[in-house]
This record gives sequence, C-alpha cells and structure tokens, in this order.
Amino acid sequence: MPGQRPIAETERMIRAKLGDTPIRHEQMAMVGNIHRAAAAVRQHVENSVLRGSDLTWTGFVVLWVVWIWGEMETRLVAAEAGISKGTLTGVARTLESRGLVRRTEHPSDGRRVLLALTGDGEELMRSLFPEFNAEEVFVTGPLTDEECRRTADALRQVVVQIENHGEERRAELLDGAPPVPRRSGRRPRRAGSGD
Amino acid sequence: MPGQRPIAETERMIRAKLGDTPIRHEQMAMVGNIHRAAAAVRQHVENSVLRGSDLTWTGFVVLWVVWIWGEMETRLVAAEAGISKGTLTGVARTLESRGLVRRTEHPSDGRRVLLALTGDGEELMRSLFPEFNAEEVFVTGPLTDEECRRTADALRQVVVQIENHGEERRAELLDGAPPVPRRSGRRPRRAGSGD
DNA sequence: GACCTAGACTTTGCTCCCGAACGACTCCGG
DNA sequence: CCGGAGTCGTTCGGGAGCAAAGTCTAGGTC
Repeated sequence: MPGQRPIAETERMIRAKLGDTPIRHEQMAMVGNIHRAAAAVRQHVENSVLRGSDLTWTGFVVLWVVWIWGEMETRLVAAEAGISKGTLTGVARTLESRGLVRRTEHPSDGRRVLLALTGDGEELMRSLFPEFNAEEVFVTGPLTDEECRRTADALRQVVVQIENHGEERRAELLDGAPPVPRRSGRRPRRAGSGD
Repeated sequence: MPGQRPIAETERMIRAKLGDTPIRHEQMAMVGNIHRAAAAVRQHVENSVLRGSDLTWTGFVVLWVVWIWGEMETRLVAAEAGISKGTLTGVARTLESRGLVRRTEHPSDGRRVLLALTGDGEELMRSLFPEFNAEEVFVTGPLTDEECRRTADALRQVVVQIENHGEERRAELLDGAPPVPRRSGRRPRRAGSGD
C-alpha cells in the first residue's frame, strides 16, 4: 500500500469537507496507523515464515497460545488469542485437519472441550516461533527497545480503555436509539405461525 | 478479551519451551499489542457509531477515502484504504447496493472504473465522520496528544520498514524454498485431460 | 487488421470474523 | 427427579480478505 497521502494535505481536505467542525488529528492519525501497521505486519509474516507451513496469522496465534499455556479450554484459547469462540471453532477445525492440534473432552464437564497440540504441532512451533520472532524484530527494526516498550505500553492503554469503559460508552451512545441488529447473524427459527 | 496473562509469566513460559533460544520480548509485546489494539478499536467502533448505519469498518474506510479525495479510480481507493483490489470489488458492491457510492466508467480508458459518493453517501459521511473521530478520541483517551503523535510515528516507521524492505526480506527468507502457493486462491482451469 | 504485451478490474477458492441462535450440559431449588 | 437459569461449544448468516486466474481494454508492431 504505497499510496499514502501526506498528512498535512489530508487535514486540509477534511477542513474543506467539514468547515469548522473540530477534529482531533493526532488521535485520527494514531488509530489509522494502528490499522495500517497491523495489516502490514500480518501480511508480511503470512507471506514469509507462515507461508511455508500453510498457516494463517490467526492459526499461528491459536497454536502459539496452546503451545505456551498447554492444554486448555477453548473459550480461554479464544480469549487469549483475541478472537470470538465462534471463530475459534473454525480455526481449530482447520488446525485439527492439518494434524497440529487435538480436541479432548473435559474430564468432568461435558460442555467443555480441551485443545492441545499434537506432537507435530509441538515440533512445528519449536522451529517456527523463533522465525516468527525474527520477523517481529525485522518489522520493528527502525525502533529501539525502549521505543518498542513505550509504543507497546501506549497500545496496551488503548486496549485497557476499551475493556474498562467501552461497554459503558456504547451504552451511552445508543441511549434510546433503535436496537439495530447486525445485518448478519443467525436468524431465529420461525415459531409455528406462517408469515 | 479480558484473559491476558501477565507478560512476565509469558516470558517465563517461553523460556520453558525454548530453553536458551534467544527471543526479543519488547518486539514481541509490541507486535502483539498492535493487533490487540487494532481489533479492540475496530470492534468498539463497529459496535457503536457504525452499527446504526449498518457499515463495517472497511466499508467506512472506503467511504472515507472517496469522501476526502473525491471521485477516484478503484485501484487507488484500494491502495489508500489498505485493502486488495479484489476485496474492494466486493466492498464497493456492498456500498453500491446501499446507495452510498456510484461506479462510473473512466472517460478515456475503458478498463478503469471510477468510484464516487452519492448524495446519500456524502450526507452520511458529513454526519458520521465527526462521530467516528469522537470514538477515536475516546479509545485514545488515556494518552496525551504528544503520546499519540509519538505512537503514531512509531507505527508509521513499522509500515515504512515493511514497505521499503519487506519484499527484499521475503525474497531472502524464501531463497530456494519450495514455491508453496497459498492453500486458497483460484485454481487454473485444467487443460483438457480429465483426472 | 491480426498479433502481442501490459495494465485494470472481476471472479474464484479458501479462510477468517463476529455475534446471535442453538443444543447439550451443569447447577440449584423444590 | 424435575424444571428453570446459566454456561459452553457449535452452527449459521453476512461480509471481509488475499492472491491467483480470468476477462477485457489499450497501445504498439508488422
């Protein structure tokens, strides 16, 4: 994505569109760059170290979580990997079909499912993670350790802000608004009445 | 995603798995937090200001690009929005079906397609963008303007690093490796031989 | 004009992604 | 033992998302 326009001109165009409606540009630039950086890093890594093992970013993250923390319940894996449990079902299915993870029933609770790495999965992660970390070092190459720490800390504060106050904030914003559901999502099964 | 383990313990677990293989933890934390923050911000915004207009994050970004820069060729919109042109085709179709953008043929080059906002799209962005920016301000609430600037700058350096040296780096890494294609992707049409 | 090469958009195949609905199961009170 | 409330993983619906293949157009050469 080499087409980024200079920031100064973007600000000028926004003013041209909105007149004097006040806009906070530092915050806008930061949010924009978070997404640009995330996409760029993800694609670089998928196209280098992960390609050879036919893994996606998410697949790798799930493997990583189970590798580090050992056999664990799927809902915890999803939380740790930062994906929804619905998504995890599909990702785990893919990884299972590649022979990298194994599902087990929970010994005492019939609702739960445990996820663990197979021998192949373990072996793969042992060789893959150092390569993955090398790419993390590459993409952050222009920054010092201290700058990485500071940036990581700032980003964590954003995550914490949303975790702590996001729900409340969304409730305020939707205060009294129509409870518009997503366009997507499963539809309830019709009760008997014909339409 | 409230399930984050403390960093110190994560580092300990990695050492337990890899022994003395050296790992750079600052870079690892930064890359991880980039993705966590990106996902958190995206979900917060989709579930607040975008929900009412039935827009996805990507849909909004595409609208934003066309709103700010005016009618432009699809490949430039894709580059500016940070998505592939294949993805843009679908997103533009969705937005067109909602009556927010309009496709026009290029006046002199029949291969190109121009994208522009409709009146509805223009009106929507005028009211939506300030709300969007307010959420950007909310999620970065714990940070000062100066910290936002610094963080945005660090993230930009990551993007630039990948833009400038990513291709070269990937070439080095894959040097002589089997040209493993993605598992996904269109398959060539079989030449006449049945399988 | 037929031919070729390059460029721009679209289609295709597979995966990811969320959130709501769902069914199976656990827990608890009666 | 039954039934309701709550939890857990899965299914489902709509939509990204990429890269490679495919289609169509532009512009040049013979």
